[in-house]
Amino acid sequence: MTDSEIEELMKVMRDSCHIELLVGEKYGIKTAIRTQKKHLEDETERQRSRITKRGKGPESSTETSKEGALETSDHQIMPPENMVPGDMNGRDPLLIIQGANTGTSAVISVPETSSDDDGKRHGKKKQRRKRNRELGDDGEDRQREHPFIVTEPGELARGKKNGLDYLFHLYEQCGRFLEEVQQICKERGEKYPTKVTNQVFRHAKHVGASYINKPKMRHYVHCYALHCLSIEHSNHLRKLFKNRGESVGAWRQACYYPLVEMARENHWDIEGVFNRNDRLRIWYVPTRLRQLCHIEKGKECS
Amino acid sequence: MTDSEIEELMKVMRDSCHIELLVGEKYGIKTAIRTQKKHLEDETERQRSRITKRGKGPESSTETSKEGALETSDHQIMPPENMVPGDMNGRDPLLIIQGANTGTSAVISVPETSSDDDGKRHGKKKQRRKRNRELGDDGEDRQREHPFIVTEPGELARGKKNGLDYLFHLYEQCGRFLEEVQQICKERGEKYPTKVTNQVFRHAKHVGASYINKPKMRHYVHCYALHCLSIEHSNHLRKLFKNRGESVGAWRQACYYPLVEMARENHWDIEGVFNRNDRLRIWYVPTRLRQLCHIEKGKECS
DNA sequence: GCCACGGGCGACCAGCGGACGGTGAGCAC
DNA sequence: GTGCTCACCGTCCGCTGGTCGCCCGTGGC
Repeated sequence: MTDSEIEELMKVMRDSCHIELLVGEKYGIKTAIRTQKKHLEDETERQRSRITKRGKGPESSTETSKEGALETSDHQIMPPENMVPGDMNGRDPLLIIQGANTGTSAVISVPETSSDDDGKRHGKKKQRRKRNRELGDDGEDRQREHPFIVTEPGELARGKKNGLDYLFHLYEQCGRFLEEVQQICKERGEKYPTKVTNQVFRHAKHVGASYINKPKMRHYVHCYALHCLSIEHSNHLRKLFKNRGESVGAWRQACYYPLVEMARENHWDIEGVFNRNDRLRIWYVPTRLRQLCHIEKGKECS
Repeated sequence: MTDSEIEELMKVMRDSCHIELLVGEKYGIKTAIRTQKKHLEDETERQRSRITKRGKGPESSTETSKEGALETSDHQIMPPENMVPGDMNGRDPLLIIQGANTGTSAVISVPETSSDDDGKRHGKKKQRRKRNRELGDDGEDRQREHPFIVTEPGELARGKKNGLDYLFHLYEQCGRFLEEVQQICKERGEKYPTKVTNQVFRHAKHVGASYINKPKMRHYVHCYALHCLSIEHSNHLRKLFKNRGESVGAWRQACYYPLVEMARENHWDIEGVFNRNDRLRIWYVPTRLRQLCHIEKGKECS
């Protein structure tokens, strides 16, 4: 069961990689395996695997047709090599999969400037700011993700950076994690979230997607909103800021104003603007965006 | 402005009393004044009074037509005399209103068994369970509400008890408080609740409806649900339990089962059952009801 | 007056949504 | 190698939704 499951996982992953390469991102397969490993160790595993089996069926997938086929599995795909912190050695109970993996690895490109310099990372455990004890459990702590840079659509980020297609991909993954959480909750007869909540972030982490975290996702929500609501506008802004050599921070700021304009066109109902879009509905409207709309509305009235 | 506002308040209150007497409940006008007083003292007063002015207009009132006229004001109506804890004396800055009030008092019936025995209540400050200090502010602490008894529709509760029509009336009031909170938030460009949240209960308290509190409202939500979803069923159950001389607790328990049946008829989607009803949509599905549905669904499948 | 019953609601709790800014990765020189 | 820029995300915080059971109002005797 586990074996065949993994085989299937690998199959869809290959597809996913194609897609990801198309949108200009790169992945480490090893990490996907680590994901699967954690996965199986997880207490909630039984619940989840049931869903995986259900997956790629006739159900759901309201939006993209090409991503429809991956649905519940492609979130195990991750970005660069720094996601593999070296706990994939001997004691790993799922080495079998690593064998299966090499078969597919030809499809995977790792366009890192120095793809194997992570040897020096291993001992680099930073000391925790507070309560040094009780980290136990995982033992190894996570490297922080490469920072984002402004890339134009389809562009691969150069150097130790991540591009914006990858950023938006993270939001899609969260959407899928939410669906999983909802499914699990329904089966248990529990209350389920309609938005991306702490519970969803926790689930993502449990399932190995440790590169997803709340502060990051909340930080760029409005950028994703622009991407969802007006891909042309979003793409244009990206090209503009890329060519000007602006920082991610500057681009992020700039994303607010087209959205405020859209709110104006919708009687200042930014909540409604979010709710009317299938992919956006699951994200809380950022406070800052709400405030900007309110201020601008005030100006307009006077 | 304040004076005319109060005059208007008194007018609609008279109407409210009629309605309340029809459904078999009783009110103390004094309390309404106390409400209004607190009201004016309140920091959020300016916001609220704007709404009050807006009130009773052509807007909203999706449900009852007779209650439509009262809309934002009748929540200041309260149940029995025990709501007046004796801080209406000399120092009250709004004695003027008390004068205005006596004009309307003829319309008000106070069908208490002993309507003026509250003299002995005055000094009866119970000692606080914890942190005796820092009660300050209001000074006088609140009497607890009379317990509910099972009454049939339209029946006035005898003795120091409250009836079930009054209970359900409280839920309607909460709905109106929610609308107010939403309106205030919208004006301020803040996020607003779609359900009856802590914020709504806090607002109710600020505005003087201190007889509304979270534990109570949450306790009987499913009873109100039955009332909304099948008034016939609800009424029947009330008559039955009244005639049997059952306690409120027993009646409350009994309310679960018709709801579970309704969930079954709707593919066990109790959340959906709530959401499809205008008055119910604003209440969280009680955990216990959700659990019962889940258990029953499990039984059915096996 | 007194007692036993039962339920109102103060107060608690895990966890929430939301925010901030110290590390420390990263690149230019 | 060195310095300095900037953003990732650990960690905090005021509350939230949800609950329990103490205290005491209440009616019967």
